[in-house]
Amino acid sequence: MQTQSDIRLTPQRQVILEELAKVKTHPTANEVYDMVRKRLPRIGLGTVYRNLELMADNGMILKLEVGGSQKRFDATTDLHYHIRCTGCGRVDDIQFSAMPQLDQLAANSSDYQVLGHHIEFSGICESCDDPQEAKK
Amino acid sequence: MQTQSDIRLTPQRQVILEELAKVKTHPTANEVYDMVRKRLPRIGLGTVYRNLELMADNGMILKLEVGGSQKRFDATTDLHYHIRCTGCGRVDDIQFSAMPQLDQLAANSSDYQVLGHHIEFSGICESCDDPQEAKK
DNA sequence: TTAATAAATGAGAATGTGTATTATTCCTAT
DNA sequence: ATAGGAATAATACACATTCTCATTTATTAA
Repeated sequence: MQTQSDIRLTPQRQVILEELAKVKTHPTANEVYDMVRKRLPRIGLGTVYRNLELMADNGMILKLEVGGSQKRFDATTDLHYHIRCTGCGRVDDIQFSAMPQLDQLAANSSDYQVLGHHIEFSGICESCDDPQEAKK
Repeated sequence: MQTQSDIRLTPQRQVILEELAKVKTHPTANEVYDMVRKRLPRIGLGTVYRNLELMADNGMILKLEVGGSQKRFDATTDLHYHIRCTGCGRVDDIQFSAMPQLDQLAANSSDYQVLGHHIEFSGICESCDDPQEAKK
């Protein structure tokens, strides 16, 4: 694990970063791949994975290990929480302020050296709510 | 999604449940498979997956979608939080009491119908801490 | 500038986790 | 005992992610 070290800004990396910053959703690697491919049609999926991973290690972006089978990426790196729709899997930001004091609580009640935390809410998003109402 | 409905307690299911209740770790499906196989050598991995999923839907056990590439299972179903070691991937319980009021906060600051939440701490467990100390 | 060296990429193979299929076996109720 | 449905074991399949490696691109040293 490194913090802001020697990472060369190749064209591929730049485009990945720009496209990720452009959206407020939290795309999967494949979705990033699709966005990037419009500008760099010859880029490989492996390159996208490799660089997302690299930039996450570097602290430039956030890798979200939320529920579901795919990892998601976030250009906003400050501590904030997420909510995931159990219907469609989309992930949105939760706007209330983070609670760093939780880490202290956890440290007191475990033998771990606590590094951080993440809160993931689950719920039904607006889009998924409507069709369900119709069914009733 | 169902709550405590008609689920037949086959020998396989009973052993899966017993083995899961026996440990305080939060084993992956594969680890459950290994434990169960000592008592039922002919059981299939698919059966373990199918029944863990079924029992989770049923509310008999908890499916943890924590970080890492594998899902984990927990025989303790009341709301509690977890901490995951970034070194070895093991998952332990965090002992302080849950905060259901967080759901209300989230509901107020999003358009979702909030169903619940989970907090996952990350850190270094005791076992992983020692070798790292030695390296310095 | 050019040669040597190192790093990054693209293509595709390989791995690993989880799900679907299907023939067979096991219950359960007549 | 037998028919009908549920559950199982074995295996094939799907998908996300990582790995390999030959080629390309950038950097460094002369």
